[in-house]
Amino acid sequence: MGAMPSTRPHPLHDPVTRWYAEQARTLPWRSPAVDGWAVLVSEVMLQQTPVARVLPAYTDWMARWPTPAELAACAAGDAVRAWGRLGYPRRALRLHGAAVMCVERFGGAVPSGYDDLRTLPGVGDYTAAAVASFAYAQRHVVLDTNVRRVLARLVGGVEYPPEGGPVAAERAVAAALLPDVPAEAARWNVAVMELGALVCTARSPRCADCPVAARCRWLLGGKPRWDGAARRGQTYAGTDRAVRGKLLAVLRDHPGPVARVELEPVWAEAVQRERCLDSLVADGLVTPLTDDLFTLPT
DNA sequence: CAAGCGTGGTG
DNA sequence: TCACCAAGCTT
Repeated sequence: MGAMPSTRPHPLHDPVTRWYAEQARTLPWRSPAVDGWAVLVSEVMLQQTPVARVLPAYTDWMARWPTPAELAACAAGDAVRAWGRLGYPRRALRLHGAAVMCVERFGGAVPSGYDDLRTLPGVGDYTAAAVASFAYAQRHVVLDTNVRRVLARLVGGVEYPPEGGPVAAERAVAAALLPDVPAEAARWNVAVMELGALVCTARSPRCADCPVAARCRWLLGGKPRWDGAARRGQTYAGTDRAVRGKLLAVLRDHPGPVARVELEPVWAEAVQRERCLDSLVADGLVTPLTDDLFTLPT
């Protein structure tokens, strides 16, 4: 016989989900009325972009494109422009591509299966699991940076999870903690994520407000500092990323096509400027109309 | 698989 | 101040 779901209060599930019920933020993509599209849009926007900056863009986006079909009917450039300054604008292109796939292959809806979700551009392991769990109440391990940090501390007793993507050991820990009942697993996933976002934060964790502080191996061990190699030091100013951002900002804020000469003031070094413009074209974020006239993709 | 990809707030 | 950080994905 398979194990019956326990009805006894779980030492971690119970306090964390109760904390979530009382302390969670009210966010539009958590409304009971949302569908797969609303969750997908929020998840892609939230990839490496903080909630506070996503909120206004998300509201505008969903008002304009409430279903995949409406976005799919627009030019990809419209999505890039609506993306604004959320960062990593290739995500806008991929979200547009995902909308097209939803229309052409999934009857206009965001698919509910993990494997189908993974076929959408811009949807990796985390996003597929998150959509399947949050929008469709399926049982999946959802491992984002918040969950990884919470489990690293709570179970692993260390300040931070390993650098790079989630490793097998982390998946095993998360899988072992995942409730058996799908709806409960989904609630646990969002609750742990929220705990990481509000309490078990990277910089200054508020352990005094943590519902499972008494069971936290990291806290019990005296909150030892991260002893691994120094964290990455990613300088930004002067990188191709920065130049690409400046170039695309001109295109975004300009209603029509932009002449090459209009792009020159954003960066003085012509070699790097041209390389970045070429890479934007190669990525499909910019379309050359003529030798020196550019526009967002049509 | 390590590197590349935007942007802005903050401790 | 400035390095770090924010619901990762792709090649």
